Amino acid sequence: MATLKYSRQRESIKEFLMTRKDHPTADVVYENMKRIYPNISLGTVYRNLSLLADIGEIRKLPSFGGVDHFDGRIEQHSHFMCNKCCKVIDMESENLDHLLEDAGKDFNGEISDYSVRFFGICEDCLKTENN
Amino acid sequence: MATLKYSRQRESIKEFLMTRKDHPTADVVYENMKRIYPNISLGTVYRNLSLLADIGEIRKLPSFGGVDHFDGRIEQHSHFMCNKCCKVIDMESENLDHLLEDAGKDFNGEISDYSVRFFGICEDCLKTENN
DNA sequence: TTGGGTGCAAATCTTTTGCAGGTGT
DNA sequence: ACACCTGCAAAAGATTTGCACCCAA
Repeated sequence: MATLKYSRQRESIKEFLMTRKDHPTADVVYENMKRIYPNISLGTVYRNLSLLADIGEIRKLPSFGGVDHFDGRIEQHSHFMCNKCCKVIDMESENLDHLLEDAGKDFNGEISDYSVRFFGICEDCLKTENN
Repeated sequence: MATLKYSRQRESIKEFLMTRKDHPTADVVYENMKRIYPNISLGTVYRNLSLLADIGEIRKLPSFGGVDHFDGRIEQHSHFMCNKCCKVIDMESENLDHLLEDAGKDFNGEISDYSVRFFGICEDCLKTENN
């Protein structure tokens, strides 16, 4: 099993994600990392995002609008994606773990995770809609 | 606005989806369509799947495990994806529309849709796990 | 006749990976 | 030193698109 070794790139990526309340894509992370490490490669960003998600330090929101987004908040919570601007927003819903229990009742597999996503038009885009 | 014109390919694709209880990917649809139309192109399959989803005759399950799946069942229902074999299975959960209402309470955007997804190991893969 | 539909192939876009050299421990 | 990590570039996959021709209305 691979032993984790310190890497300043990985630390920066994690720190960057923690300070964002939106949910950047790998590409956005990459663009921001370039300010600190001009030679950082997109591959490194992808590798670290994936690694951080694997060890549970960040959360991967798989393919929201066709692209993966990454979330520094690791507690279960749901998301909303605007169909117009593709922004991804946190939803402050109450605990939804009862979904898990309900789902497990008639199900013979083993459920380990779930995700709830909402779609529509965000507040900002609603305002601009009459243009 | 485009006027819809009959196309036997599109009809076959729709019919194929209706008869499947799993949730084929575009590629699987393509392979099956080739039996009927040996010269059909993958582009045509994608165009029609996309069109059918737009007019609401089928449902697109965006990027389940990295790939889009398509569902002939259009009523709201949730899905389970096996992390091992990537199979997508229908979940017979009760009506979850209360999620929509709850979510809308503290939200200023306009929510039009939602999706609930479960992940884990399916029954079949559980059986084969001790190999 | 006309505009949508098709097949084909090339292009796009996102994400992954092989490799040679760099770096943390 | 050893194993992990990085940058670079190429590869891999999925999906989209331009184009010339075909076909339904």
